[in-house]
Amino acid sequence: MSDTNFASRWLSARRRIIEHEFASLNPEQRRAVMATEGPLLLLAGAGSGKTTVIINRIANLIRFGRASDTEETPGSATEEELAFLERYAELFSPEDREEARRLCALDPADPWRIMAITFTNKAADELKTRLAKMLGEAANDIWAATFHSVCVRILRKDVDRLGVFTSSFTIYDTADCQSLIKRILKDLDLDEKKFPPRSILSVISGAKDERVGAQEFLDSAGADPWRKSIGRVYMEYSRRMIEANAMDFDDLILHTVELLEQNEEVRAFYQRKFRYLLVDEYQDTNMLQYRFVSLLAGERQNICVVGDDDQGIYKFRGATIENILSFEKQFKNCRVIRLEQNYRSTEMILNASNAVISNNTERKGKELWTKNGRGEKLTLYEAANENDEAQYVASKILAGFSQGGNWSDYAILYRMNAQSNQLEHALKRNGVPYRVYGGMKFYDRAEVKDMMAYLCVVNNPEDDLRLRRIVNNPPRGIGDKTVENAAQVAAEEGLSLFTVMDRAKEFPALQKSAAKLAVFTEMIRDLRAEVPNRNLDDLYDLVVTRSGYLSALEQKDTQEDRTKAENVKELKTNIIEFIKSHNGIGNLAEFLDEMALYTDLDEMEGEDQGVTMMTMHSAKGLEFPSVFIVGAEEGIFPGLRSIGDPEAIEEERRLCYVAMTRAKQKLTITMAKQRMLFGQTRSNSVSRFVKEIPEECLERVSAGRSYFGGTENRSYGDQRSESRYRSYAEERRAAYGGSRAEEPVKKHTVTPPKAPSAPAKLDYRKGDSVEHKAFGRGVISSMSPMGGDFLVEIIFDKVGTKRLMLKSAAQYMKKV
DNA sequence: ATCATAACGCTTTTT
DNA sequence: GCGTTATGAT
Repeated sequence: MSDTNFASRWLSARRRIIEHEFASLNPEQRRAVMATEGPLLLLAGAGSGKTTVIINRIANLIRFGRASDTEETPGSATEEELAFLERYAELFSPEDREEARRLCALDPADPWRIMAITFTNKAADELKTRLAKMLGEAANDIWAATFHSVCVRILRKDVDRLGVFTSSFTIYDTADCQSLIKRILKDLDLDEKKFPPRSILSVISGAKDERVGAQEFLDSAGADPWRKSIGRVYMEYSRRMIEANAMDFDDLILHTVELLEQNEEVRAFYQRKFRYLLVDEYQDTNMLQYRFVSLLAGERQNICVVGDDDQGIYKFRGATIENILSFEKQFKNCRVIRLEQNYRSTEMILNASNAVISNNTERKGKELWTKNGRGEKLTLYEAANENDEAQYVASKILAGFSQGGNWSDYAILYRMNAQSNQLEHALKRNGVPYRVYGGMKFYDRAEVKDMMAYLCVVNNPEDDLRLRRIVNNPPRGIGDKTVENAAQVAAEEGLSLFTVMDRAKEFPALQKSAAKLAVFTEMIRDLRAEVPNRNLDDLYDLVVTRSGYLSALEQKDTQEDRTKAENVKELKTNIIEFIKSHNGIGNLAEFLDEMALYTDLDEMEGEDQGVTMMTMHSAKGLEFPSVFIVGAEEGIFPGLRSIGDPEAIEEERRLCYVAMTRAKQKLTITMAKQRMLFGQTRSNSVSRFVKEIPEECLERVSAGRSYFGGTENRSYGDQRSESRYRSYAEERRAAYGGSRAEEPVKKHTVTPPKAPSAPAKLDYRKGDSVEHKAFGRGVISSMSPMGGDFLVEIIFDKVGTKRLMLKSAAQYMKKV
């Protein structure tokens, strides 16, 4: 009797103590943190503190093990200890905390037995940083990484057990895969127009997701000629990937799954190793990833997945929201916790977002609420055309800035990258600094890829694809003809391209170019020989000089080539950073791995501040005080392709939900009654998603004449403000010496200066002294008409130069 | 091998 | 409307 009494007292004290550790969380969050055992589905709405929960959950596992989720008490517990705990549970005296934690803990988890999987490097890094802050040293041993990097790690260790690849396999990025497909199409004599490489890759990717191999795919093609051809390409693709000892992104997961399935020993090792599994953004996983995760979860099934079915926007890439919808079926006895309190947005924004998403049928159901207060209504601006739309956005941002806001408070989100152009022009015209994300990335630049290709070949000469890229770059007199001949020989003899080139003089077809080839292969072999002797950065220098790549650029010496040379040098900075982050040791193969799985999105947060411009897709996971969603028109958003397809529309609607819930305080949606897109003017009706927003959340503004082209009479010669607030994109280009930097702001025709609804000038002019309520005394240094108002630049005595919109500033200011 | 011209064809894209 | 790419001429 007293035993059960003892136990229940112990449990209750322990419970109170652990709860106290996580007192800063709301009840649902705390429940999620404490439900450590067995499968858990965490439906975390936008802005519900999801990452906080993940961090705290891991902290709980490490500090208390399963203590928060079991009725079990330690057999060795004594009355004195119980008394101590009960006292601590009342007083929570800090000096007793360590001891209390020790007594409460039950099987605390070793950090290296916890795996947290994310989709992006950025998310993984954020996780690691926040874990380190909370847990210190111990955080380093937690496997917090992306699906792909986890798989690479597993494969590097054990792929050879599959008997197909060796552990020095290379990773092909999307561009690599595309050029491989193009080669194959050429060799199979298929028309690229009829078989676009992108779609082929997506079909192959889909097949891999369903675990249909090339042969099986071909067999199942039946009489369908298109599928038959694709099947042949798939066959060849797989064959060449194996031959090159290369894997694409899907293969990384696929082959890990195969390895785990086929190899008892490997599977047992990882199942035993990982006691707790955490998967973020579960709504974006595909079937393969589900398979991978469930293999790791093993019998123990300590798997917690976090996601939001309303935010699944990557179906087109193979993600199945199905995974989240059927999690409860896949993992028996699963618990479900919903996080519906939103800490990000105002009620107004949330009500509007909830209303929109409620039109979807395929969802778990969830309604966000907040204590943040009502907030401003959303603004819907109906622009006359795309120029007017852009000008409206720019002037609103400018107005906000002039009232003390930061540029970085603003984000402009659009459906497709092509929409960014007019917006960029408008921002530039108005001197608003901005950054466009998702354009040409550093690692996509030809010269950077070239240098990476050199490193790949040095690392692995069998890498035919990269070899082709560099063999005549810079020009070495090894033309296509020679390479084709060599490829032919390689195919006949079953040798790699490099080997054939290396032994060119043995083959009659290559006699003519044997000498040139020998120079090249010897260079590669020399470089290879240096790998063990040098630091990675030294090796890179050597590659840059020995390849002749840099000197070829320097010889041509056009502006463009100088930019390229800069980029080649810039890559070294990345190498040095890599070495730094790896305790001074730079291993070539590791470097290539990291780069293969790296995107520039990762370096997003910079000290730079400016307005953020990106697609709605890339905005997922981010937040901004003020968000503009532009192009809210049928045919653009939802996109033309999705109209008429209910499932696609639902995905677009989720995208709309994601975009709307990025906003913390103010959400503005714009549409244009007429728009020029792809060289044609169309008039679209307002997006159905806008119609789904309750009228009481909306404030409608239409294109008055005032926004229509009102900036035009500002001369382009007025470079001062343009250069002072030069946009970051420009700055970047300028830094790279890019040719686009000199490009003048494009003169767009249209609209003569209406000097419109003449803003009554309010009796101010350049040179006037003013007294401002907030900023004090100052002198107007410039005035330019803008959007039916004037943008004035005032040099204040105390606070420096401010740019203000005259109409609004006038209320706080008088002439002196 | 490199340049010029024409023709095309266009979502979204964590890895 | 624009940027990419294929093709042909030097």
